[in-house]
Amino acid sequence: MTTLSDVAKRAGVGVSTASYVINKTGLHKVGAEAQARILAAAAELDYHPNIAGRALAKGRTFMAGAIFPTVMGSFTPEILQGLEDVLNKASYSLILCIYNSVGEFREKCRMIADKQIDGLIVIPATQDFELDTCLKLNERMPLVYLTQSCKNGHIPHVRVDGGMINFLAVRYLIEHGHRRIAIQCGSDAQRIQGAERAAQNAAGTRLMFMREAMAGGRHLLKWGLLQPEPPTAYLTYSDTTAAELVVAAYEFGLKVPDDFSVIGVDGNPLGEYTCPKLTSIRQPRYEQGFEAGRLLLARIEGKEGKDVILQPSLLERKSVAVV
Amino acid sequence: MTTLSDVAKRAGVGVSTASYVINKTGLHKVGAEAQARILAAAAELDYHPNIAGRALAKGRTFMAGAIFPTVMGSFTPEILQGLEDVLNKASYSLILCIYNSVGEFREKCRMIADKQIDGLIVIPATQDFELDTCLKLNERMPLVYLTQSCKNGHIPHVRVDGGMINFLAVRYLIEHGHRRIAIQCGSDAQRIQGAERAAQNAAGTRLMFMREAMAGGRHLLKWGLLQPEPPTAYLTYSDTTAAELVVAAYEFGLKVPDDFSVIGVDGNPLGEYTCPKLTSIRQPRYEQGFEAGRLLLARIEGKEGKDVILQPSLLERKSVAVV
DNA sequence: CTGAAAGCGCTAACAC
DNA sequence: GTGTTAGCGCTTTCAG
Repeated sequence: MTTLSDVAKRAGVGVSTASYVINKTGLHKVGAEAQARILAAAAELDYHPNIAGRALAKGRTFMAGAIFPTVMGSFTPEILQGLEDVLNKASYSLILCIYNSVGEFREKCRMIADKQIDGLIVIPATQDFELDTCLKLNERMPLVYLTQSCKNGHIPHVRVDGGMINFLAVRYLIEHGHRRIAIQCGSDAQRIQGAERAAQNAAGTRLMFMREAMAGGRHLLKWGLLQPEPPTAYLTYSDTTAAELVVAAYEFGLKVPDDFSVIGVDGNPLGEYTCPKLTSIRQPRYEQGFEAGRLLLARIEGKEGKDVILQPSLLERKSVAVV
Repeated sequence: MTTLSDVAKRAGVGVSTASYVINKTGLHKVGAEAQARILAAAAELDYHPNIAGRALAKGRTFMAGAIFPTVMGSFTPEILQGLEDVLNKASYSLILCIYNSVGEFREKCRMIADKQIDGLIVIPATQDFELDTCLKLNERMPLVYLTQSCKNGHIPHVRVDGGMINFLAVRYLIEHGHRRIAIQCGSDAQRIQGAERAAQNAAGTRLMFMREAMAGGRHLLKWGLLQPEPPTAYLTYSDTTAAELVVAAYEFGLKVPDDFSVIGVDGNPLGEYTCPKLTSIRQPRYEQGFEAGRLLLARIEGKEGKDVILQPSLLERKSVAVV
């Protein structure tokens, strides 16, 4: 391991001078030929600065953490890519954690925070997941919430406009003539409001809310079929649920979109392979990651970054029919 | 930021004593009541050891890197989970990098290596991807190759037995009466051999190799249809290609598995949602991550870990018919 | 313009 | 058993 002082010695200068030019901090204070000698020496010795030393001296590690629930499976990669892109550009690295339960979430938060990272991005598994833990952590280091609104916590966050998701979906369904629409919304008030706002413009529209966000597609279908007047269209909480619904329909001897329409949420590539292909509301995952990284960086620099709300968009494929 | 010496002072002991008990290294040298006082002080002061300091003193960062190609999209999460599980248990953290091109690969390798990580896991985008870069890196720190064999490089690796993948698939197809089988194998010699080995037991079996590993399902189907005697079954390079093939068939007015059978490779959850559900050869992604992490840890500890070859298995669903 | 020197927080060898 | 102390490699202030 060659050190800065090795380089300095070899170049015939003091350590600080070497540091100045290696870090391009204070180049103005160093003579041109000294610079050249230092750079040459560094190259010859294959010098790589020791991050631990630097971190210790500067009180910063240039590492950011991200903690994900497994559930995210399908779109984790895009978010990660977005994060990577901003973070690496700022020569930050990403430490990744995955949690599978509340217990693990806490444990890993502790673990990752102890690594002296400069900031942390939290992807909560559910609405306002473990807010308290996060609030406490937020006092130790800058935090950014990704994917969920953060009700009262004053933790900066990046999210997708949930109301707009359902507004777009329901409007689209109504435009296609649907008047009895099943909506799997969980307890997400925004999503409910968005759907209702879209329905206001079409008299006689009936919205049938299904509260269980985690219910599978099969369960959702059964629920719908049991209604006195079954819905002609389903808006699910995610694309995987929508895909399950399509499969379940097939098993019930029903056909999408002939017997009823389905619209999912996410823009998951999976929707390309179902039969029929899944119409969906695309969530900008990459952008979420990107913006979350930006926001975090801003907070680390001490700026008070502002919350970001991203807009979803319609991804039209084949699972909705005119009725 | 409270430091070790704060704790020591508060507990009325020396720093080293505090260090001994905080790290549980040298507990035997410290009296019981001193231990209690130190622990109490640490708790009261909400002490968190500074990793940078420790890393500097020990010459180890307790960080491992992993560098992934984007392409991996679909199964990245499982591999990551496997890695996380071993690494975290050893109180190692994972630094993640994603690359989208050879240039980015090199750049990010440099970047991550400079972070003074203790070891690196490389997931190459293609067979023997950038071996030279890796070999050089391997001199600086322990490396583990994941997913690909590493021909001459002497870099320890974890991979799935590629021959067995195709052996299982072709044997299954033959058992179902297929005798003209299209196989998308890329230039992977192992996969070719595996298929041939399976075909030896069934006279009159014709294997039709299709070399382009990156060809889409639609392309593959057209290629098959153009053969003098089209295949009755397709073995693709991955599940996404298989899924594309199913969709393409549908668009051609053909039906799987009535008109021909399809078997994919991966065990991608995606296969649950296609119509019909996709029969596939499951690759143990989680285990790959896990074993790679283990191997890396071993190498970091200075042990000469041995290469790991994992076995694939048949995942029977609905896309293969008896003919 | 350049160099000496004082830490950053921790570990571990060593002396008591 | 316990405390003192010398680094680990780097940054940065302060003299020159």
